[in-house]
Amino acid sequence: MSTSPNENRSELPKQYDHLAAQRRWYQFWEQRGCFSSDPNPAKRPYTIAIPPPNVTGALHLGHALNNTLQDICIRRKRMQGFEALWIPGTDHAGIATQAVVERRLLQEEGLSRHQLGRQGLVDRIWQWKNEYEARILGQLKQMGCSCDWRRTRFTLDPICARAVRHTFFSLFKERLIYRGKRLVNWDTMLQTAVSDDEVFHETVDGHFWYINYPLIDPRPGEPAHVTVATTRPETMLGDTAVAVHPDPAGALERAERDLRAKIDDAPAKERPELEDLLEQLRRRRDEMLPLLVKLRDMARRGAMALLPLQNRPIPLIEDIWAKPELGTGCVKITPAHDPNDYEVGKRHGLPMPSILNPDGTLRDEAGPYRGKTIAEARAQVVADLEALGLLAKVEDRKIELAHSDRSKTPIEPLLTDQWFVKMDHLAQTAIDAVVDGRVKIIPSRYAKGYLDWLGEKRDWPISRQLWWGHQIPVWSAAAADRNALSDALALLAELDRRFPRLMKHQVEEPERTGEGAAPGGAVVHACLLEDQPELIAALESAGFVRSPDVLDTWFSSALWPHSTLGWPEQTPELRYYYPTSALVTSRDIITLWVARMVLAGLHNVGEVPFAEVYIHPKILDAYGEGMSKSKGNGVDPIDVIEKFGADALRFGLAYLTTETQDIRMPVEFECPHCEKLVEQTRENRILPRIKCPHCGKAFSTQWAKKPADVALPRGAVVSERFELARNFCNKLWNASRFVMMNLEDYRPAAMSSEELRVEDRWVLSRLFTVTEVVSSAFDEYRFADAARALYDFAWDEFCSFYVEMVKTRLQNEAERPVAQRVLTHALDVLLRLLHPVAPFVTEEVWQRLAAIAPVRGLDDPRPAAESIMIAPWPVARKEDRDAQIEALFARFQEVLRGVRDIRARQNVPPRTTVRFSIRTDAELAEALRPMAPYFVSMAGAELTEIGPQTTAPPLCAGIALPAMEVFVNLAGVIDVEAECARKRKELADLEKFIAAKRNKLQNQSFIERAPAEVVQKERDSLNELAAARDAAVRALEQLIAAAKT
RNA sequence: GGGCGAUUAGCUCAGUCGGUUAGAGCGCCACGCUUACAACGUGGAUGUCGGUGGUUCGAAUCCGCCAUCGCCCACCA
Repeated sequence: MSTSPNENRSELPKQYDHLAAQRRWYQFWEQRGCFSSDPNPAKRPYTIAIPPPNVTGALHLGHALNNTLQDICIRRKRMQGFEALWIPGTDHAGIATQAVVERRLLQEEGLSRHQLGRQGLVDRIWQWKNEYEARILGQLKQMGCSCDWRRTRFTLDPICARAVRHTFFSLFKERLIYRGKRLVNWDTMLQTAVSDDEVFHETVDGHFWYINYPLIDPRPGEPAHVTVATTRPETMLGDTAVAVHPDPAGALERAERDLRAKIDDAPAKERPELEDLLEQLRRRRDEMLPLLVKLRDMARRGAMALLPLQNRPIPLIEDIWAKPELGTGCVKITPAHDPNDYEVGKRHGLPMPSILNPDGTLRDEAGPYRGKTIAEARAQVVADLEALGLLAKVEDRKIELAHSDRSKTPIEPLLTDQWFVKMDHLAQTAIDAVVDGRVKIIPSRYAKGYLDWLGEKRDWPISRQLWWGHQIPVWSAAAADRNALSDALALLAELDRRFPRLMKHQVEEPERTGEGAAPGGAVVHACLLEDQPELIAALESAGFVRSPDVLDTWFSSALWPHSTLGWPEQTPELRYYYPTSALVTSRDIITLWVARMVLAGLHNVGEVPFAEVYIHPKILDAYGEGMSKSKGNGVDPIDVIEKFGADALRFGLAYLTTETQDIRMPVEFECPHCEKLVEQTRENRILPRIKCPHCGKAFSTQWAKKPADVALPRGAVVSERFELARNFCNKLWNASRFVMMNLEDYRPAAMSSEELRVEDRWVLSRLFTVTEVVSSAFDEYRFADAARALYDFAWDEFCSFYVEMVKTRLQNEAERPVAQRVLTHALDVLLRLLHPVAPFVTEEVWQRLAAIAPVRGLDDPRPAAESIMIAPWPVARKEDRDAQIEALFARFQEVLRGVRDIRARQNVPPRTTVRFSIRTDAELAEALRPMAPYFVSMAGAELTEIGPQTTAPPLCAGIALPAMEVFVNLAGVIDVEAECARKRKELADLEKFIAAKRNKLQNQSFIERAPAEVVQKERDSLNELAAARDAAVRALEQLIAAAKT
């Protein structure tokens, strides 16, 4: 705390107390209903639906950024007079949340989900959800988010559930949802299918095994075995064929041709490598082609191979999937465990035995290997093949292995029954919406990924074998034959009569998988629009069973913008707020979420869900890695808020939100004992406790689990990158404090423009510009530009100049009212411009200001709004713009800077007033003369003379400026040597610049080809430099002369 | 393999339509608690704009190539 004797004079603290302000004003806003929005025909709506955070855990800085930007948009639009609605909510995040809770259950209680049972597990997850939802919403509130909390939604709540149900029903009815046997990515730990998007690839060390399959009854001249290569030898247990290319010679030729073409296009550096490949290809043709042709011929005549270990004959088949240029040229076909082989299997009608149980152990089909895990089976298969002498060779090889995002375990391709959404038409509607501009993606480069992804039109697998989520509303029954099928259909027809419009059905014909479905048999699926108990009872008594699966989380997320507004009900909200105005999100879910929202909105409501999608940067740590809880590099925004304040968090994030750069954010632990910062490294960020290198005491981290660690005080995780913003808030606070300390007798006195001084007109003119710049920056989502414009204006212009200059006038009774008037106006506008970014400090000042100066608009006699939240967004006043005043002011600033520079270099004691004079033309002299008092107050310098006739005093430091020479009289204080040194350096610099300019102007082609104004500008610039140089020479000579006397 | 983005001061980043003596904050140096603010003020030092070739009268800026880093998509028996 300050020990200043004058402390008591002010009731305002010198440091802004952000925590108190946050509590006070958030409550104030909530109580006044400032966040609430309802349809209002008198206003235009502006709507944002929050990207619902997952209830898996608390929010980190990435969420803080996302929500800060949304709140900035919402708050500004609200001030602009829109009926602004920000819908909050959270996402149940099916697989992610279930995985987290299951993992914890196992770790802490040693229980598996099966031991707990479905309802038991779901209850546990609800508990988890309640805890984290509360925490997340609390975090948002602490950040100042102005959501309409009355409308908080959860993707699993009844309103969302009804929307999901209606969507599913209608897609089912249109046959855009279907069930099929597909090879899916199987997570053997969570025992569920996961979509391609939930899979990541990791390079692991593996092997490439070459296996000989004996051929049955080869004719003379034919090979005795066929060799195949694989990285996964255990899958051979499920092989049902070996494929060879139908035209090996042609395929090789084509491969060679393609490679040659590639060599022609390739940069020189890559050529040798490619040439090498070509050579290998040629050799391969020479060595292997005859064999491949023979094998192809054998395939044609229906030759069989004997699958080792299983001793099962399997056919040799012709298929283009076997690439002669790869591996051995022949490929084993495991339809149930490889996506490509699956396609081959379908083409050839091969059996598709699965060898894998959902838990990753081998099934009976694997014969003697049943019950083993994949790893065990692999080792045994290799050993057994080796013992049989069938292992031709083994190579080391790097393998890109698919892993599940959630469980981090390897993915197994598994053939299962799954539900799909047919994407061709739906995807096209979403493509069209972006192509024709109904949805605008900002920055536009992200549209490409969106369009490419949708362009693939791959069907969307939506069923998940999980317990946490929307259960699929389909009851199914297998009909063994034609009779059973017609019975089932008759029942459905009858039920349809009894319960109209509640049910739709589909008949699923079994695919030819070779697993022997009965002829005429089928599966009948009945989809229910709602859980009608009697209907369900009737179905179940007829043998229909509800699918235990739940829907992919993104299925409900896709409906978010309209489900939160009450769809399928035609609510007033849906009519008024839909389509929403903007979606603010990060780029990693453009496809998963944004694309699906567009197609779902179009399908369900018939209109796009939002007009604009703004994609913001990602927050990375010091190593350039994304933040995540599991990595240990996540930062809780609350830590930042407690240390720096919510406004600093928000301003800091906005300040860093540029168009192309991700936000790199090195973070530190703050030692709770000595408050010093400890750098967070890859090593220490996963430790449960850390010993502070400064004070030696230990503190705990988010990983603390043991009681001994938990008992330690926790070290907050913060980043020094918020200091700039914290300091800025404090600066604003203190400037406001100064203003308010000088308003005791404030009256909104009438004021004519003649009474305005240069600095008044200057600050009004600058205010015009900054209002325009900030407004257009926000309009275009250029948050950093807006924040920087505000920072620079507030600090460098309002505080450093306007406030400084107004000080003397505030001491003067006569000049005080106008100064107060302009000062409060400027502060008022600045506060409103800043409010969307820094809501708390601006409200705090707004309220205090209202008590002293309720009426402060320059042309608005009404009192200020009762909250800055609902104050109007500033409108740039064109009449305030004054280029001449700004130019004059710039001259004033130059002189001031020059004089200060001399003072500093000459080490003039702070309280000593120096005298100085200016030589310049009469016009500028006239304009600058009234500024004389400001040189006294701001540079401790007295202007003794100004005009064309001004001469340099004998002992002085000169400053050469364009069309101006400034002489600081240093009689008695000068350090001649220092001044000479300074002059010499200045001279040298000037000579350098002059030489460069001369050079440029002597270049004939520059004179001829550059625009005349550019040439003129260079000429003027050279003249100025030459004048400055001459002045410097004179000054130096004079100094040297003075030194001698 | 395809695509996107980045590379500017010790650190983190701006840099508009190609024309400035290339900027800011932090850090560093000097001086200063001067009545809003030491979370501050005044002044200062600090750059081969990743490399290279080109377009141009003129390139941090536009184009080609190279290097490094990050991300996304696809695929590899």
